[in-house]
Amino acid sequence: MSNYRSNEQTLPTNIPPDNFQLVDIFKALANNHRLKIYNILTRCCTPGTQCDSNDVFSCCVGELDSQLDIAPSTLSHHLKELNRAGLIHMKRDGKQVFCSVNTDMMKTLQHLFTE
Amino acid sequence: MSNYRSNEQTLPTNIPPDNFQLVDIFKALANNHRLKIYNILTRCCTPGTQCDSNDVFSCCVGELDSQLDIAPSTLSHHLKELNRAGLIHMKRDGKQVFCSVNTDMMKTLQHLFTE
DNA sequence: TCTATAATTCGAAATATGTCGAATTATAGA
DNA sequence: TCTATAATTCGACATATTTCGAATTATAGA
Repeated sequence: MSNYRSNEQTLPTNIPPDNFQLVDIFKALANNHRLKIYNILTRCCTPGTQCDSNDVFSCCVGELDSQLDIAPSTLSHHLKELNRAGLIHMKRDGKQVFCSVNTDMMKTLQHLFTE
Repeated sequence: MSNYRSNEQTLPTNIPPDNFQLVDIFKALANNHRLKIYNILTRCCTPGTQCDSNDVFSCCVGELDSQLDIAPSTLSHHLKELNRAGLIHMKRDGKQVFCSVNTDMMKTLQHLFTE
């Protein structure tokens, strides 16, 4: 892929994202399933579970899959997009991959419309 | 078009947008040209002009066209998308159509990532 | 090492989006 | 009314995105 770009490393910093990065971010959120994934990860607690609000909520791919009614390969694709845009982190632990929101990026987005 | 939806009337209110509306909003911003249009309208002043910050900056379609290097029909299409998502207002005055940001929607977006 | 589970990559198909030029509509002014 | 300007609609085409199932990779445990 010749024009592959990722915000995963280039963002976040103190520098606000440029237009290219922003388009990527909005593109990542401009899909029903991806927005739902992001919302799930943003809620710090799932119903019926304890929530330590100091920790960032983290959820494995399989758990997300059970809430979404899409094929695993499709979910994998969507997670890659969210990750590429810098919106979420992904970290393998054994057989599972855990996802969590990138709180720095969240802060960046908070400032976006506020300035 | 059977599943045409517009946020132009249904938003903004005090009620936060639902996921469908949000996807529409992000979709509208998830394009190079449309984001640039939105940025132009968000800046209250164009270089070399006076700015009364109490007024919302307004710009006619032709003026936007001169800054964008796309066909008028393409610009028209993009403006329709931004308008449909509820991000901008459009108002004809004589031969020209003036565009401006929907400040209520802007406020809604400010609160989105903040809650 | 072999097996089962978790997740990803790949390739193909269907759908959606971005773009243009030509034709059309809306308006102001001669 | 006729003409020129501003903008939109329409139809066509190219490109991008979404989705799936099949095959593959990564890992833990027997």
